[in-house]
Amino acid sequence: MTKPPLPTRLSGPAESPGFLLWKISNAWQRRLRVALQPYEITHSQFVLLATATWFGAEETLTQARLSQLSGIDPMTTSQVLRALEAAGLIERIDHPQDPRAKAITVTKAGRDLARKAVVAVEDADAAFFEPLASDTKRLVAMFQALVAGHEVDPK
Amino acid sequence: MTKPPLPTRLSGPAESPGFLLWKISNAWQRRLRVALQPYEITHSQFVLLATATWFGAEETLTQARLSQLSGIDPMTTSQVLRALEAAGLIERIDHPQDPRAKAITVTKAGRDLARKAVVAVEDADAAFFEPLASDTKRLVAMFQALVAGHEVDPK
DNA sequence: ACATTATAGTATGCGCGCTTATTATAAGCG
DNA sequence: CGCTTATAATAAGCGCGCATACTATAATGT
Repeated sequence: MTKPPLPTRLSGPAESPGFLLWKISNAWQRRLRVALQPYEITHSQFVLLATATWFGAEETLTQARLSQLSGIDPMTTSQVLRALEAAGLIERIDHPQDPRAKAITVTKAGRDLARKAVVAVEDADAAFFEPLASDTKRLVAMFQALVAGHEVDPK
Repeated sequence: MTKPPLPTRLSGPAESPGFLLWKISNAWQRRLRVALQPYEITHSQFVLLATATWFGAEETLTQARLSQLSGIDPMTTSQVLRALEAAGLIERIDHPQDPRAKAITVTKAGRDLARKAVVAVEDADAAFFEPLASDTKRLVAMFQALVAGHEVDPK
């Protein structure tokens, strides 16, 4: 009966879902960094580029709108979009209706790169979750429940 | 039959396990930041402090050892441990056997803080995964499978 | 003993995710 | 119309999670 050094309910970090989540997320980020390396973009850049490509066909996108669509905070969105602009993948022009805003459009180079990168990302994703095999569906359902449970109300 | 802007297999990001993992991990980080705010330490600082407290009772810890135990890379471990030292929570003395290494010990203040913070972290963790209720066990099992599948061999 | 290889720790630098604060302008309201 | 409130974008700054490269020393093999 030795006195434990910490009053934890767990016998170690390996059982903590949060600790595991953190480790897995880091591993996934590493995997994606490698997968996107040939395209010379980062994960966040990919997310915004893909989001802009996807939704840009339907509406005039502002940075604020892209921020909500992607889940990337407005500050990071601003910074990443400027990087994408510097790389010639998007354009940020003054919004015709609202001078505070920027209208974001994807260039041809951006669309082409998005089309290639999305395949690489989905392949990397599939490879990463492959150990779960068909249970991946269940994982996605759990993830969706968690996301729903932690929605950041935009109010 | 409109031509989709991207050749994705998914109808949107909401079904991608990787995208969901990323969002959830960010949400969890936010939650932990808030939970640890009263203690004025970050998540990484907590992980290293708790790890050092836990294992420091059994062995002489070096930064390299703490790095493997915590899963935090050596560079970040170095930086975070210096922050913990500056806060008076640990001490970094020259290792008695190996002059390259530092021997890490937790101060009384560090142990006291770890004891309190670990409760806050576990509460935050429980609250975060509460939407899954008893399915959390299953999630942990899946997480462990993923971790096992992406082990970074220390070879 | 010596040469090779491995290891402990750190400097530097990058991008993300965030907080706080600021500027400019839109939108709502009496 | 004028006032208040909300919103779009950004500056500055912090800590993490890396990658790369370096110094110093241990460990190993012959």
